[in-house]
Amino acid sequence: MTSIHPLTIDAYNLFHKGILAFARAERAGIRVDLDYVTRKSEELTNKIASLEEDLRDTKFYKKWNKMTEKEVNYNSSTQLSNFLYKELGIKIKKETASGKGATDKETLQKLNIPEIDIILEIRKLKKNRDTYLKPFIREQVNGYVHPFFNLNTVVTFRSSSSNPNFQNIPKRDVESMQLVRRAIYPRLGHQLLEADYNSIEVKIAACYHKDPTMLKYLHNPKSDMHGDMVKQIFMIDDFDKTLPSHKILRDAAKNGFVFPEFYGDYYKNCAVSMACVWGQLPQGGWKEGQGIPMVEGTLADHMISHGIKSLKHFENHLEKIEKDFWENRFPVYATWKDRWWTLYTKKGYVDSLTGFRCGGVMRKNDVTNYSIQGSAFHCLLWAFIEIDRIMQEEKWDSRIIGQIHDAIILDVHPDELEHVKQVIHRVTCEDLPKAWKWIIVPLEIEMDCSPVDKSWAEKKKIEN
DNA sequence: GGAACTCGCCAC
DNA sequence: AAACGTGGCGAGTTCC
Repeated sequence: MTSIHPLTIDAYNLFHKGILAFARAERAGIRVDLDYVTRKSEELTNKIASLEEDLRDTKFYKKWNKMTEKEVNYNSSTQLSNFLYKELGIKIKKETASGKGATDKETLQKLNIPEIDIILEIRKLKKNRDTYLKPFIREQVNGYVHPFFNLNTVVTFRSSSSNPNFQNIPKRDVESMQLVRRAIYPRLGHQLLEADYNSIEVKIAACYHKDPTMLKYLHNPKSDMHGDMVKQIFMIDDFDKTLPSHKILRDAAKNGFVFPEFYGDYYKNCAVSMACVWGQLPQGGWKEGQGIPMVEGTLADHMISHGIKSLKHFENHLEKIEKDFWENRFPVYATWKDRWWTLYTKKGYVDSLTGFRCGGVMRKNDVTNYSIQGSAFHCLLWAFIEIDRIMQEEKWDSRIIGQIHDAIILDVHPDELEHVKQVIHRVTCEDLPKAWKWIIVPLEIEMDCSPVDKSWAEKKKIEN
């Protein structure tokens, strides 16, 4: 159990005002298209039933049915795990936290059993119907849902959201994104506006450790930290992020190495993630023609030509890069991590830049991650409170309706759009750094907007 | 018959 | 020596 308490009066005031501002957003609520939700839920139910029939027809299912005593429930991870790993005797490649054979999507896909794809498809449809659409119906009042935004639940002093959770609506998977976000609408004659802080956690981390190399990256818009890592990790001299293959490698470096390293992961996990998940290369040895296509040949061709012929080789390669990453590229970041850990072991807590104290039992990674995560969110919270204040003072027709850690979402009258955008930009990027002197990096905000009377699925990036 | 747990999966 | 942070929530299972 972690014991936590706000430290300063500033921290107390931030949360006090934050709760009041959140309450106004909760009261405003979010309009949902109930007809659509009902219709789509029924559609999903039919699709699920049809896939269920397909599944029952398969040899896989019949075998499963024969081998187990009770009736097969393909939704049960317990039953599926037992059938695959005990009855069929498939070797367990990944275990769950409690040591049973895992049946998550990634693990199942590797088994190459076509019938399992049906189960995965059903899982996805059920997830969309039961986790996202259903609660809209359950929670709505007169066609509006009123998600809670809580400030008293998270160990890092971030927020959470519930009933329904507005902070985990599908975004990356295009099919799920469109399906669920099509249910979310602005008020009649309005449009939805979302403003996101760019890389706020990396920037706030830099305010803690002040690593000069990182500060240079953040101050120079032409520099590209992840591109530089691609050059080093994949040995590409002429890196060009407009090339599709280089874009994939950049995402691999960013999400498979740089961010995990910042959170405290290490080279072995990163090697698997980059090579196998992003690069589509196998776990063991690599052969020509394998992996994602490059400008010439494939990723395996490229890596082999540079002497890296297996995951094991790649791991060794990445071990050196990790050492270089912390010892030569970001040494000040690394010593800050050590310093904060030592501080924590002496005092039993660390104090954040936003005036909060994180104490109690923490692991090494927690000590640095908690402070950064909390303070990054507090930037958004400060802006939320200020925009909410201006909204009331100027008697906007527009309303703030929610927040997703580093983003604020509004329901805006078109006549007010330009002004609202201007206020958001000024508050988030200019007023905040003036108010909090410890912010020593430039802040940027990105905005997305839906057309008038169109759903959240139709939002597009706009200039601000 | 409900509480507590596990697992999987969505977001940042 | 160890090895990725924070949540919510639905469904299934196990415990009492």
